Amino acid sequence: MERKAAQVATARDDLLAAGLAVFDRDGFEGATVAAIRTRARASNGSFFHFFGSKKELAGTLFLEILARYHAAIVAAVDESCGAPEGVARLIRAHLDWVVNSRREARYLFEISRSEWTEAIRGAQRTQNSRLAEAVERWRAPLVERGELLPMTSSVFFSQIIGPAQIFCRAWLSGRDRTDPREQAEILIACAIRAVVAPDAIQKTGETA
Amino acid sequence: MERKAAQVATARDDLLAAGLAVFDRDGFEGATVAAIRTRARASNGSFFHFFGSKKELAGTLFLEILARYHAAIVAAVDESCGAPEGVARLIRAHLDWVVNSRREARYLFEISRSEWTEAIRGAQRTQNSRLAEAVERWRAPLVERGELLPMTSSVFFSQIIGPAQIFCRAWLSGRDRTDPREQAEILIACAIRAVVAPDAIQKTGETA
DNA sequence: CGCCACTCTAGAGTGATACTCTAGAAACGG
DNA sequence: CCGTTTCTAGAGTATCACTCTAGAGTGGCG
Repeated sequence: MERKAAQVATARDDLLAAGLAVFDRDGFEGATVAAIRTRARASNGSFFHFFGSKKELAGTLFLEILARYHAAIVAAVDESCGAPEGVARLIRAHLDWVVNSRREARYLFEISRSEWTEAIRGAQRTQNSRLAEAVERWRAPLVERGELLPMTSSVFFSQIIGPAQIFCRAWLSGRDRTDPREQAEILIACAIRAVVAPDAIQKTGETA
Repeated sequence: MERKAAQVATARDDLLAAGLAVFDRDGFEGATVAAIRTRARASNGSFFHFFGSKKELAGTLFLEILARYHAAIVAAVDESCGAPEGVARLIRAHLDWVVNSRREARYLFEISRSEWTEAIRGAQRTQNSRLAEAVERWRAPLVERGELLPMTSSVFFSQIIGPAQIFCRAWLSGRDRTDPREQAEILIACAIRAVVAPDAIQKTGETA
């Protein structure tokens, strides 16, 4: 039973991995079920046994990658981080994940998001708020202590991720070839001015 | 000849407008050439006479909408704006355009960008740098005078547009139903701290 | 072992769809 | 009024997502 479950998992996971590779190469439109099947060495029947449609595979893949991304972000901060240090870590975590997981990031941020089913969007919302909660556990005490300026969780996120994301998208799409991590220090400096209380700014760990 | 050009333009433009409407309703995947043709009352032959493919129509539409968006942004600032005032105007221009041109914005920011042809991406780059130039004409003197902190043009953009874009995307995708303009004041305040020199911050026109 | 139930694999078949092709209508120049 | 170019028309084709039917593999239970 253990072995069987493992077998099932690999067949399914092979399809997911093949999907990611083919979507990355050909885009969502250009990717054919046949190409994914072939790459995963699965029959047509198997494909539609595991995933009801090409879209369903895409959605599953999306949520799976989203979870990995969130895990990377959450791992960046803990209670020991001060405000500037934590801001810096979040930004670096984002940039590092994008660059080190280029295909996954491209899928997450560049592939069409507009046509997910309501089920997928719901799951995405849930995951998003779970991430927000985790980051809040680090942020709330700092706001309390006056080290971070008061603002809603989503505004805080927008300040950390938003600017970095502009560079990441340009890089992911191939529009810009320079490594987004080159912008890390200046992005961190701006973000600190935007969200950290003036008195708390000194104790940063930046090197530029 | 004038009349003919106008006729041609309408047939073509009808297809583009129909394309936008159908893409908005059904997404890029779900949109069929037949649906676009029908809505524009054009024959199959006409469609493929004007656009070599569905993708080409999509690309043309993309560049056309991008130009309108850039025009809205450029119109927001002129030499008379001080640093905080200009930052506020740019952010408001972005938010206003997105909300007032919801379909266009959705197309520009939500539809898959990963499969444009190199020709389209090149044109996009050109338009982007033209926008950057226009904004630089306003920004450079302020940097010179020490009212704006020194940073590259693209970092400056990332600070203005990036955070706002997070809210816009959430709103455009339907994930979040609150009007992104509600965040205008706090986004402006953060952006000003991020890019405006401390001494120049006082003279802002904000109301919150 | 024999039987059943269930999960997974296989691949031929089907309908929809993007795009091609051929032919002719409309507009315009001379 | 002819020739050329631009545009319209719609039948035809190849490809693709997805369905359907059949059967192989696996495990449970007497």
